[in-house]
Amino acid sequence: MIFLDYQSRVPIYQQIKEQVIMLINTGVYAPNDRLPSIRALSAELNINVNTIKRAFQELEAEGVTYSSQGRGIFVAENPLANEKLKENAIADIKQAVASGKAKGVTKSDLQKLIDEMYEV
Amino acid sequence: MIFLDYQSRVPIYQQIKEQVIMLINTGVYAPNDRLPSIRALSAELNINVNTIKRAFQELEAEGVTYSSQGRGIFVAENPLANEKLKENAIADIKQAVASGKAKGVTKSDLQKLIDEMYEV
Amino acid sequence: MIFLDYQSRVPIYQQIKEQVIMLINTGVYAPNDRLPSIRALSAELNINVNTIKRAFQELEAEGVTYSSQGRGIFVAENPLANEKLKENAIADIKQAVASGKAKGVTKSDLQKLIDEMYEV
Amino acid sequence: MIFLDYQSRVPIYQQIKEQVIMLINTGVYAPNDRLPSIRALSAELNINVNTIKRAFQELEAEGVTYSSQGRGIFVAENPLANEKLKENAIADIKQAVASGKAKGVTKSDLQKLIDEMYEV
DNA sequence: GTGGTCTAGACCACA
DNA sequence: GTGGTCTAGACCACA
Repeated sequence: MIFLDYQSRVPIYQQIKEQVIMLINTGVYAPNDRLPSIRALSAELNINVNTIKRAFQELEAEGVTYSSQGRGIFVAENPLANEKLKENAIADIKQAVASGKAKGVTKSDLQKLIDEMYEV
Repeated sequence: MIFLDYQSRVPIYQQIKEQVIMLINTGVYAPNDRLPSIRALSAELNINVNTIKRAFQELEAEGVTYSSQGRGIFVAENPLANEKLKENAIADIKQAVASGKAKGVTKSDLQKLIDEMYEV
Repeated sequence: MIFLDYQSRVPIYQQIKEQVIMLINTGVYAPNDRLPSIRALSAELNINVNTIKRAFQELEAEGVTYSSQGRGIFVAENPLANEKLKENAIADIKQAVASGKAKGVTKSDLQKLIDEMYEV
Repeated sequence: MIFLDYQSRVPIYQQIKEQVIMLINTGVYAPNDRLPSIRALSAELNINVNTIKRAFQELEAEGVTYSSQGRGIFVAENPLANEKLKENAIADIKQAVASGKAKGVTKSDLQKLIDEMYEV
């Protein structure tokens, strides 16, 4: 259920984080559901345990999950990190747009891009 | 005339490249004008010489500048890098939007953001 | 009658220990009363038998309970664990305060907190 | 300037984090100051590079520092994490006190403890 | 030199 | 079995 792009410059732990968040957002995992164990994911994705751990460490720090020694990792009661994540994403876009504006990207360029990306 | 943001994730050599291009685009430097020397920039910006060199190497490879042993670095006759710069910027925005989309950023969020950023 | 907080960093066996002691302190269980069986608790709390066992092992080691092969686990004649429990609690608070002090928590912050928590 | 307690149950990376924060709070390091390099700290404290890295990763995630590849790690412009840290500390104390209250810790116990810990 | 990512593996606490 | 900490070391991008 998690797909990694080894070509991407986005670090693997980051890809894992984002996909776990998406699985939660789409309801595949509900609050207090137990997520697959670190070792299971490590085996399934063929990724080192430490890399998976890092992904979950950050998810926990961001309030998306909580872990319980010996029991596993669970979806937080209220993974409100979603809101924060969205805000961060918007901030990132804002920065990219600001940078683009200085390089000649026009409003209609962006309009076109958005229409493309959000078309049905 | 060049401002670096050390907090940004954009590498410094990249920031230098972009700002030189912008200085050319805005007419501060015209074709065949001599640009500040690597050492002068290094001293002024307090940046490692290697970093400046790298910026100019890439600018030269992209046809924006040309260098002349012992004379200095000059703006190319036809610094057509503009288009590529803009394309890169659009690609960056596209990536940020794609990432944001997965995190719940809606079309209207973006619409609002664009309107804000491009308002008179 | 025992409530576990899976989100807490306090180990589950520890939570069980403390709650059993509290049930004794509050008189729910009197000296020589038989406590619920390990299996019953395990089923009721949906907790691994080993975890429950560990809690009772420690309670027994601390003189709070005693067990009788085949009969069950009983409240000790004089479950003097109370004092130690309180001491531990104070030690925990002390550590939290020490840590907080270094992070800017002032005496008046604490004064306020205590007043709040101990108000009628 | 950083002292580690290897006996403590507090993880080393956590101790490092807290001490860095204290060095910032006490003004030893000011905003935008460069902190000692990861490798230097690793050598000085005789702690593995990865452990130091983890400390700084978390500090960066919390907005206390920012890092710049090839240049180093710097104190954030506005390390407002202090406030958050303090809030977290108070929350921790609150929890410890709540737990203690149930175990017989009285208001005067706490009063005594605070007076002791904050005496001149 | 300086930070960033990833792998490999040891050892521990808890369930 | 399951997560948490730590060490050791490789390899990369950037300065």
